[in-house]
Amino acid sequence: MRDRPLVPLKAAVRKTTLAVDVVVLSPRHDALAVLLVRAPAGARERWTLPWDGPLPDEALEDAAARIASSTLGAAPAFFEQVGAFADTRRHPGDADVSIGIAALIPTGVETSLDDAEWFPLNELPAVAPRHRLVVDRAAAMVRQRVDQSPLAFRLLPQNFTLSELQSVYELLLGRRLHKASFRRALQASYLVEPTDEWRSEGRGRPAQLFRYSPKKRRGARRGVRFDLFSD
Amino acid sequence: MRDRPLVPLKAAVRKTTLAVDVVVLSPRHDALAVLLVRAPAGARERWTLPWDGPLPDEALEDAAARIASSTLGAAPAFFEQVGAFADTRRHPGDADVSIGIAALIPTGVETSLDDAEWFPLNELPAVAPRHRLVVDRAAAMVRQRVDQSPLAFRLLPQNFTLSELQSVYELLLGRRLHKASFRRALQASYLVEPTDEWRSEGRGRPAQLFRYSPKKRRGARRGVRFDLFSD
DNA sequence: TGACTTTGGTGACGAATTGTTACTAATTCG
DNA sequence: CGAATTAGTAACAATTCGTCACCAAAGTCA
Repeated sequence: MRDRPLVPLKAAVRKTTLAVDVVVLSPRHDALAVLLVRAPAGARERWTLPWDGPLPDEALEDAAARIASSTLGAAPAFFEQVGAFADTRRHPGDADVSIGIAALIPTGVETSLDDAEWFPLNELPAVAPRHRLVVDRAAAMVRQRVDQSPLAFRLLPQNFTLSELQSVYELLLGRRLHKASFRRALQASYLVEPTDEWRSEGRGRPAQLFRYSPKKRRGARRGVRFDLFSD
Repeated sequence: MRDRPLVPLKAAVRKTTLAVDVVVLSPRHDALAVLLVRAPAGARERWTLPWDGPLPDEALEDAAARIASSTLGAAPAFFEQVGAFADTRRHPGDADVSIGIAALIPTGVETSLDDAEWFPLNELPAVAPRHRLVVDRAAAMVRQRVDQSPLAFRLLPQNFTLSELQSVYELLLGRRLHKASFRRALQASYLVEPTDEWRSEGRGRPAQLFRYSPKKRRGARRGVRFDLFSD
């Protein structure tokens, strides 16, 4: 404790190369898919995440919006930071540090993609190791936060059926849910409100459309939960 | 959709100044406290978070360990990223981007602090606006993740009493918990195991010491919880 | 010594929540 | 029309949770 190295003295910033790597996620064909862009000729991998350096004085979420828009044609409505990555894994632009940002796009948003394509998360092509890490962490983050944050609602259009909502949860959680329990829990949470629209989707009874509309939370403070640990 | 600006073309990294800002947290005097270091003469605020630029090829957590060690004399055992911050709030070293990293120190760890001091979170002195944001986000992160991650156990020594554990939870959650419920939930989680030590703390019955020792989780997959939304 | 206080620890009961089964409703298909 | 398909719910059983009541083992103090 006494003979510690006296290093601190002067903190100092150094110049670093920084990239914002955007993980655009959307349910496509019954799987969670990520948007990749075709890499320029000569790159080691054929596909990369949309990325760029932030412009001077540009906030990170603004950079993510700009980057996502440029490949998607429209700005996603929802972003969330995944983390900063500075290990030695290779980045396609050799950035020292990557900021990973997840963007969520609802189902059904048709996109005119020139040089980009949706890939289901379990059928990813080869991407740079840094990008692979960012994608994996983004997916893990979304799956882990799905019941603390209205992420699932960001993967659906404004109006949706309860079956669609349940499907998104099943997609994210990777397991089937029980219909009655799901609806009872949703009801009790006051997170959605019914619209007066109904949708007939081929066979079967038409479903009522709902919208996300969180009400004042009733302050029912519950006890501590030890069963939610993920590590 | 058709006439979108054709900006993407060439992604490129630019040089940026980067800082790692470390939020060292520990329960001190029945409150969650953060470690601040005295700022060099001439700085606008008298106190700052421990911070520095990362060394070339240094991983962010390694940088955080180095920075925390240099003011604390020992490396914290636990780190977690808080996020990246690039808005225009002023950083003491005028870094363009800050990576906020939380470090947790157990109670009872005595530290020989020359130029540093513990401040309870609700009695913070003036710090640079960027640092204020990082501290607030770190505290919010710890409070929010306390029941998904064994954060509370990182704020206690290896061996602890159940009352101490409950106190840490009460500190983090900001409310009293019911003893019997707390212990029943803990029991059911198989997260701790008793040691054969007991501690007599002045008056009252001695308490058994426990250690954190998470067992294989029984795969009791519960339903979706809509009551944990925080926004 | 022996009440009283203080802190640790647990059993048990009613209330609330959750998992499940089974049913009804509204539509398409043949 | 009846079978198939999807939506939506009532109701019951099993489990979990909040609480109260109590017992245990120490220190305090007359």
